Amino acid sequence: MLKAQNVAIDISLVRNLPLFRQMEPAALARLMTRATPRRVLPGDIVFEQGAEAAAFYLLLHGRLKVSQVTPDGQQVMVRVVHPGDLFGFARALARPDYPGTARAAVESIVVSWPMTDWDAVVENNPRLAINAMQTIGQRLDEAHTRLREMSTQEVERRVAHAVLRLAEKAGRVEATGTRIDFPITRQDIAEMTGTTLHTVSRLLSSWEGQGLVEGGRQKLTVVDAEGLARIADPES
Amino acid sequence: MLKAQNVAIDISLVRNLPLFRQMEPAALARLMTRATPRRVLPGDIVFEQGAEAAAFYLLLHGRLKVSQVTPDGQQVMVRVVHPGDLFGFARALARPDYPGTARAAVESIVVSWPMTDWDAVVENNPRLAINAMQTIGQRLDEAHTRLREMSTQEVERRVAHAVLRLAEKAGRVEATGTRIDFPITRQDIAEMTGTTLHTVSRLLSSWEGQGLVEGGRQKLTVVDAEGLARIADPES
DNA sequence: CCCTTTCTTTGCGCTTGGTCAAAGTGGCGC
DNA sequence: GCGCCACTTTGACCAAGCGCAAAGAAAGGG
Repeated sequence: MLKAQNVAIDISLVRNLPLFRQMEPAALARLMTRATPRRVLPGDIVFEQGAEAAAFYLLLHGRLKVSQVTPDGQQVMVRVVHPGDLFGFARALARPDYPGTARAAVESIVVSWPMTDWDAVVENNPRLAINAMQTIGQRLDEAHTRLREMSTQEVERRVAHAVLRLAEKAGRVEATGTRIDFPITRQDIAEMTGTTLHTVSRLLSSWEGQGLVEGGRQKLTVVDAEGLARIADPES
Repeated sequence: MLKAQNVAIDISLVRNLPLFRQMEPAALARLMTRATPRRVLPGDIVFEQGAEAAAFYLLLHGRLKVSQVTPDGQQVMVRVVHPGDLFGFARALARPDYPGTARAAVESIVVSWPMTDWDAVVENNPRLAINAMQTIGQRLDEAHTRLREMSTQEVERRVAHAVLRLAEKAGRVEATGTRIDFPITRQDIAEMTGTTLHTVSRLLSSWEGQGLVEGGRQKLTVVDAEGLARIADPES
């Protein structure tokens, strides 16, 4: 009974996600009966790098940080998972294991399906397959954007871009500006932009001095997005 | 008649590609009747960045270089297309235009389908959809690998990795080592690794001095892959 | 409420690798 | 066969930003 209720709630929550757009309600309902919801607390790990990819996930609520550790121990943040995002679909990459570790930044709700369902789900829901492909495609696009930035732009521009993207994807409007809606450290931003927390700290301090942002412990508010955009793209 | 013959040739050529694995022969045959083959000469452009994405492509023979130009005029090489690779499927990314320019490095054969076929192709060939998704997924994986390298490794290691990958993907065994099987400039390698042609030239010169590679105009042969691998991953 | 932990700030020296400059070289077209 | 052009090499200089070090501040736990 409790489970059935969970599922019912889920359907109303997911129906409007881009991922499920144009899917038949019956097919979606069938899909959701196979799903398992799970609540994760800040710091909790949803799956770990290198572990067997036993399930794929959808984030309903909250934020996750996905990071990789290089063989020599360096951390890189691959991406932030926002509500509505599909993640951990290693199967789609033809991988047996998860390439990164997903950790909750705030209290979050995820739903998961056994990875063994993946092929069947894709084959039986062509509409979902197309949507999922677009999701992966967009992720590829983002990765290329970051590669392009890393290749051609100096650190300050990269950090500015990263902060603007965070504000856009995870911003909440507050009195003084757009607050990034989950705890994020300078270290995190450094890992997203391929620099060090020292440099990020210096940049944010400088920007704070110019009234562009407001910082704080695990906190960041964009005060003057225009001004930041001018740093991110000087000539435009 | 001529066209029919082309198609017949195509099927035998593509049947064993991973992309078409497990597809029904009839479905594959149907698919190929919609395909248009085209021969491109070195330097020819298959599609251009920003142009309307009117078709998606499969490379049958040759090599293509896909590059992007940033708003401020810098070039970045996104990837090299090898035989058997699907490319230019902007539609999968839900984009109306091509994100980069594909240019033949050597004489090549591509086949194309009208982009309007994409959704139908995917919906009617679930097996192909899964394979295509894996293709995109692997590309995402590669992009993340490059991001990780760009974030954490110094230039020398990145270039070593890039050269090793090229040798693996496009190497032809010759007397003195593994020759990269298409014309590639220092500038190209620089664009793949986020550095300058000067630095690449310096590195290759130094490596040549150590007997690791042999250079030449638009030419590169890996003589000592082990030695290069030791530069790419020092501790392993 | 204090102590510990984690996160942030800031200074300083130094290295990597970019920029600028210029000469060298192989290949191709005419 | 000559000359041009694209590609490559090498040197000298310089600065962005990293590593190292150390102190300060905000949370959180006991």
